[in-house]
Amino acid sequence: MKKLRIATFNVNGIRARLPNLLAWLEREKPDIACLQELKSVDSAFPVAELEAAGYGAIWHGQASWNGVAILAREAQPLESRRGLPGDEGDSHSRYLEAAVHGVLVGCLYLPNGNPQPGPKFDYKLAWFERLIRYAESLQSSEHPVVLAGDYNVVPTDLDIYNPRSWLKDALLQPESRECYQRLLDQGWTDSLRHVYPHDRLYTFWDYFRQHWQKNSGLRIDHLLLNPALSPYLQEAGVDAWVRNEPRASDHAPTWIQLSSRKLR
DNA sequence: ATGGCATATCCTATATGA
Repeated sequence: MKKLRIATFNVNGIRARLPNLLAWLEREKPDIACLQELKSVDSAFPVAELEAAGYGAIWHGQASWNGVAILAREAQPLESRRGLPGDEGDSHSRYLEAAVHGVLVGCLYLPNGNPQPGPKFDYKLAWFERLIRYAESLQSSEHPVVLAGDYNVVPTDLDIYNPRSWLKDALLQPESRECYQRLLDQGWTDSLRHVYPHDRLYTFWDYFRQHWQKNSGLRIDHLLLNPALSPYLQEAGVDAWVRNEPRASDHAPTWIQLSSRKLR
């Protein structure tokens, strides 16, 4: 295993966010970056700008909504999957997977699911079930695997400033949390929670009510490691400074640092 | 119960996000 930094970042519009994205890549230099919510068709993906910044990329876009990409520093991701199996009729661009720097990287944007109850929440849970089913083989793989992205799930009340005003939100529903727990129970390591078992750490602060200024956040962006990869987990964190920049995304990049040798 | 803000597109209005 190479010493690697892997990050996930919901950019909320890659064209509107390109200056912020490039500034972050320049400063933090992640080896691998999973992006969500491109909100861009494939032909408008800023491949030249990213290449000039030293990043190879693959992407799966869509007009207006969704869209995921995998970036690799001084390398080209080798695509292994586009879209989750289990529903040929699902047209959303929410899953992309590639081999990069010796790691199999799944980049996902799980459906938000609001309002609930309703068809959008049903779609969220159905998508989650497909992910759980597919993730089983990745979990048991002897190759290192990371499943990184915007899961749109607040796993526990430790992962939110105050659950009260979010109790009816799809991100906190028992069904959503139960799906996330079932995924973890396959044997995945929730990186940030593993490194910081008791701390309140957030990856998202909505644009309303000065939630960033008050640090009223949610932890919904996660990097899950399979047993072949988790022994190399060295450090994890959130690049919160990105959320403080002008015209910021409502998410901040979340990352892990992998050691070059086993630590546990 | 609503709206606060931000991004997208079929752009002075509407859908979506979380």
